[in-house]
Amino acid sequence: MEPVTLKQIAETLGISITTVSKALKDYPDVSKKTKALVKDLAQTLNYKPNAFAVNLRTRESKTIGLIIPEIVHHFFSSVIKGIISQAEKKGYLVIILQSNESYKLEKKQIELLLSKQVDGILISLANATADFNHLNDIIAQEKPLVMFDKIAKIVNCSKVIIDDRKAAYNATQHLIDTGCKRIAHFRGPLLPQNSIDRFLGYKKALIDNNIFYDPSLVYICNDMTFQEGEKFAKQLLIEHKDIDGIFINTDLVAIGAIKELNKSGIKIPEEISVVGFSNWFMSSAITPSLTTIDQPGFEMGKMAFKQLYKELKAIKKGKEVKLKTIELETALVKRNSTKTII
Amino acid sequence: MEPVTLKQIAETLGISITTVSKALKDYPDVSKKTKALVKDLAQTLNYKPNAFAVNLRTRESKTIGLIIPEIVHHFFSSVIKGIISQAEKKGYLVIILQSNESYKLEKKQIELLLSKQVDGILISLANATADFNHLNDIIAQEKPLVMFDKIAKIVNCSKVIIDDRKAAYNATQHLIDTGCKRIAHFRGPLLPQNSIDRFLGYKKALIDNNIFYDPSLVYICNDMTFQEGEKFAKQLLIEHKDIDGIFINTDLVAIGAIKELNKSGIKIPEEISVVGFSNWFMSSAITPSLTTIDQPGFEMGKMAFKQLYKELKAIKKGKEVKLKTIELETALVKRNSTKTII
DNA sequence: ATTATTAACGAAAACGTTTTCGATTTGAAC
DNA sequence: GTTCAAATCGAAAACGTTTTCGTTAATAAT
Repeated sequence: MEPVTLKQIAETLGISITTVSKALKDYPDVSKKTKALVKDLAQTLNYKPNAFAVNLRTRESKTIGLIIPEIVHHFFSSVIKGIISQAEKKGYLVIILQSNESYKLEKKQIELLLSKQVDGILISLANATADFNHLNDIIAQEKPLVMFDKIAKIVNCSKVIIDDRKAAYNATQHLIDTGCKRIAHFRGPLLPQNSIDRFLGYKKALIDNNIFYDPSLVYICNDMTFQEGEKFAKQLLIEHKDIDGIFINTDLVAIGAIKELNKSGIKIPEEISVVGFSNWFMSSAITPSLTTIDQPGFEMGKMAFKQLYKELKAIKKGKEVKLKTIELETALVKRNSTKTII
Repeated sequence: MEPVTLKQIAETLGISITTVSKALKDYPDVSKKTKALVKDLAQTLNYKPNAFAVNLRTRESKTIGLIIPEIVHHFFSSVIKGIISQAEKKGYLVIILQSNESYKLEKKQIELLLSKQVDGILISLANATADFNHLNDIIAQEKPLVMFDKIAKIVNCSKVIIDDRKAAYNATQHLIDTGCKRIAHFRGPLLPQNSIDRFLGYKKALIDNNIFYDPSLVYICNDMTFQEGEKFAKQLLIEHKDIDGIFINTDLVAIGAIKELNKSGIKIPEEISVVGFSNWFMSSAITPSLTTIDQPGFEMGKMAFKQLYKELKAIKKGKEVKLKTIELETALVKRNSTKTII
């Protein structure tokens, strides 16, 4: 029941291990006859190379690590799917770990992956991450690192992102274009770049349209849950009765808000318009359906792996690694939570 | 920049590799003095054992494989989270692959994982899987295999499941208890055990309550999407105007159905009651909130890994492996899509 | 017949670790 | 001074593969 080795094939065929190994890998200095012999026997014995030995010898495992803040999340699971599908095509496997939005855990997970000698790492940062030495550790080991979605600009590695600021600008502009004059924003936590950028896009759109930017209209969602959407919508109705539009950092929160507005008898979009972010599949299912920004998760995962793969190849060939920042397109998806432009 | 090895430590300390290795692993035949010396140097040089060499030597990688039908799915991502969290505690990493509900792909993924020499495999079967030789391949290699959620009873391995039949029975009984007389069922695909069992639970509840089982009231959802829920709800309203309750295989479909019923002006639960399955977090957010069966995904993942770990340990110690089938508890979560019992 | 060239193969080192087993030293016991 | 036991160490094999380099045999060229 013991697995077949090169040695066994060599012995039964009366040739050397070297020749067997070369025959299986189609080296030119093995005759066609022995190649056929070896391959046939390998086939019938169902020979599979011992991955551990290959890893040790070649110093690579064809395995990459992936760290995300939270697995149970539609956007991230889409990204994971994109990564895995692409990795599989290139013969790479993916080890997934999550940081639970904790810097400490993120650091630990990186150490774990490095100790397991993955060939490269993909990461989307935790909200809590403000120090980046753990990321530089990866780079110091000359292992490729690609960040996606929640990135740190300062780290010297490839990145796959969207233009959050532009997308948020467009979302807000759409509210303005459809007649909104006083627009609130439910933003994400303070640290991550993308919630900052979405906030800045919102702010810039207001200013560009000569609308007064009122900081009291900005609510900070730390958990980004459905319940937070309900909570801040309720609060908003009390604190700012004159609101006619809300741009919300993410669809899940937006759907919570819509539920609360519906419950309060507010007419959407006639009285208050709502725009979300991410185009979660439920956004088209609720009533009213949610206008939102489409954020291509699957595509982002695909691109992140593709870039990592390029760098893996480059390192292997001893070529210079060209770091890239890839920006994916987003699109405003107009639905029924905003008015139509007249 | 080359990583530190045992050899280097041995040379700088003027001792043998053997002693260094033993010192680091606290073998009793190394003096306290040299142990301290070795450990100190290992610390300052930041020595990390080469995982590839350890794998080769110990014949294990502390890595397990996980195959699921679909990553972008709330239930499965919960299971994944449970698995990873538990695996991490025991020092195991998890490689995730998906079968996309395809038998062929599932088979390929297993081969991939076996060729990478994972220590064990966790799997939830694809809907399309009807042949089980690929699973027996794993067992033949004496690697532990644990199936969860979508299992095949015939395969000789441990399993983590819920009592789908009982849960479905309870769901249907609740509809009956709250006054429903003519109950439809949106079931899952034909092959997987759990959709069969849920159907059987539904049927048994009807029969036990002397309600006529009408096969035309059973609709088969092959995709299990929101859209299928809408579609069959619409169809049901045309084909069976006398329906007063629906038991639906999964929440996502149920929410689609509710949306369609709402749209058609049907009052839920007064005219038609709805019960779902899985307790997706959105089920409490929609209007009316959905009565459903709570299916503990995170717990299931945790248990599946725990069982796998037990078997890994047993194999390592040469002990007999005790296969187990673990059944997790489910609960009926009563919400507003069903009437209250008078 | 000699030399150069090519084709085909294999010995051996290497990757870095773990573990068995034997060797040496030390001190104690008699 | 011999014997024995315990303490401490290291040589070496092993895990299974890849790859360099050398060797041999066969063929072609002179």
